[in-house]
Amino acid sequence: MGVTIEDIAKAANVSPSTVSRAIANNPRISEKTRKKIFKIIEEMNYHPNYIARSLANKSTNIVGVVVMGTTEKAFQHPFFPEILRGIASVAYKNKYKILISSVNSLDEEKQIVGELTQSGITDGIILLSSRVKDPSISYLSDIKFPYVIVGRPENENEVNWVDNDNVSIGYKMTKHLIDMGCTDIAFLGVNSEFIVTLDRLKGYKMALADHNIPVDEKLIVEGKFVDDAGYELMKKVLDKGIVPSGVIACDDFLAFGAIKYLNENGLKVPDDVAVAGFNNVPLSNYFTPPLTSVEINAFSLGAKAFELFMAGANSEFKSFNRAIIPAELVIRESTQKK
Amino acid sequence: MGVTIEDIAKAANVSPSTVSRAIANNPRISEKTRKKIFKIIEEMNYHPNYIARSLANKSTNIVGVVVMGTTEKAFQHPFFPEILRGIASVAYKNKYKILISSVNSLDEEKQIVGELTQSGITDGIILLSSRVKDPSISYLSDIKFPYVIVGRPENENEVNWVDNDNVSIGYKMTKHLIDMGCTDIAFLGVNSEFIVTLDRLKGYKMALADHNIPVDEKLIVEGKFVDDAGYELMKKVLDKGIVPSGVIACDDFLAFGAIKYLNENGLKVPDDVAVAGFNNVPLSNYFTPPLTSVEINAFSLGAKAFELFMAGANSEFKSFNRAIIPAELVIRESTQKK
DNA sequence: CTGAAAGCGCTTACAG
DNA sequence: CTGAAAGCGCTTACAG
Repeated sequence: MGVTIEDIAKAANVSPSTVSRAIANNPRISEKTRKKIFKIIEEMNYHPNYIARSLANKSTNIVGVVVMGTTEKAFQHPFFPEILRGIASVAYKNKYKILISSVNSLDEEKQIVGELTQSGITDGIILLSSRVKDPSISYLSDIKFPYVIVGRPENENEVNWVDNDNVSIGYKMTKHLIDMGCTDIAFLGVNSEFIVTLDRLKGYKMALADHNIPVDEKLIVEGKFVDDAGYELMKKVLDKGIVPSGVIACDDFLAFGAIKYLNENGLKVPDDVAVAGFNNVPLSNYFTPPLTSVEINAFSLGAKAFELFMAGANSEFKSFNRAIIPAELVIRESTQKK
Repeated sequence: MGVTIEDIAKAANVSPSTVSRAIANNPRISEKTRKKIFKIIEEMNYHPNYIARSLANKSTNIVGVVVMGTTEKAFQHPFFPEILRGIASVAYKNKYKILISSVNSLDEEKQIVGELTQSGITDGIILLSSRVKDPSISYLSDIKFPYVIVGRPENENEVNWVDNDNVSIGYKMTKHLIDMGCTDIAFLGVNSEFIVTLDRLKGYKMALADHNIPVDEKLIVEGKFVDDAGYELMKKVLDKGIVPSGVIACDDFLAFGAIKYLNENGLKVPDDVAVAGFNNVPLSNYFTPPLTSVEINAFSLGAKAFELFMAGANSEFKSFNRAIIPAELVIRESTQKK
């Protein structure tokens, strides 16, 4: 810092206006002065003051990313950095910067969102949230602040959002287990707060219905979505005196815990029980047995979220857009019964 | 946005100066006017313009976090979000915001660091880097820009940095394996670019020396540090016709891959080969067998990094500070020979 | 093609 | 205890 547009102007014997225009590639500046100015900028290692520019422009080219942190452990889940990397990648190409806020409760989220939107520090917000009730969403809509949600929201037609088709994902996974010969399939990790789990459950039920398998509520276990609670959830099922032939867990981590419990109780995966997860964490491939999962393409989720934000920023016609990111079933040993 | 300090001033029948002072809790403002002003601020939902304030203050209360992204997959490693969460947590308490930049090469890092430091957008930088040669470090020092490195740098006495004591970590882990009866211990994942791996190797060698075990260079395998390359690295060792009684991998992910290869070759962990990793990823506990590792307390690394930045910002006496975050050996089944 | 001037929304030294 | 004014470093409509 230190060297300002004024310094450049003096050194180049022009006005600050001209320097500003040269930098902005304003075509009204002659090639000659432009060259002279750029040479001096180089020599003096001048970088425009981002803050002053933002104040004059009433736009910062900064996008706020708000994440639910500690409480849900979402931050620790491998898909989180992947989403962030996706956002950052597209943001970078568009000369945007990313301000990241980790919040620990809906109250804190509300406060942060209030500040980010009102203080002029961000041009838009990307919310990593798939909660059923998220007051920030309606707030953002009310004040017409540009934002995109990663995770299908309740009022999906009044919001810009990006997500996988989790109903279809749940369906495909269930169908896969049925194809493998499972009929009594446990479903672990439903959480009424998270739409993603409800959607996957919906797909599960649809697949069962399509194959004339009645839904057995005893096989559906509520629990934390992203956590190491799979061990406990699996225990709950076995404690009911049921040994399902298949298990679907809402996240790979749940599946790992479930498998651990099964092994401890003398049940082999996949031969006694086929087990699958979702989200294809890096380790699924190294687990014993390698875990069948679903690749949700988190990088693309993030990248697309930013693209949606940009599209909104550049269009004068207001609309609510959504993008569905394809997900692929990754079949591994944990569901391949011999 | 929209409502400015001027609007508040008019509504309160005072000058903008007075509003500004009231907000800043300047004691010269009477309790009465202060109350009046705050009431109106509340009513009109006024939030000071962060950008204007920053321009006037010549300080943004934003800290830039620079991460090596794609290439090294560091972003995907669970310790990364943990570090970030630690930084965010302390930053939040100090009313700082975090701007995150993911870079894909040293060149890109250089460019981003140049921009972050020169454009006035950040008050300081936290670099997540433990590379042996990082030109950004000397650059930041040269221009005397406030910064903290997570990861011990080469010129450790001229830099603010935070890290574990990786030599000691390597020593402890090696000693643990020796105590378990291993004498020929392979060391996987040394990478001359990353000081952390060199430090752990150093500790390994020291432990061997202290127990009168000669170093066998054939047991030391270079490779990517954070990746899923453990399978290949383990193969390299066995291909030499060596079956070590113990294996230390520089990261848990490497250890997972190594175990997979051992298993495929009929070797049981831990009875035939004891295996340990570092960094205690969430899954180590669920792996079969549960993996011995080292908890590096990544959250604390991040939190402390920000504290170091704050300490530097608040002190008029320049100094180079470092903080060593304690790490704990987490002994699990993978190294417990019967 | 270029410049002088006003303005973005704050803060703060100076004056009273 | 409060206000008028200058300034932070840019951008841009207006004028030439």
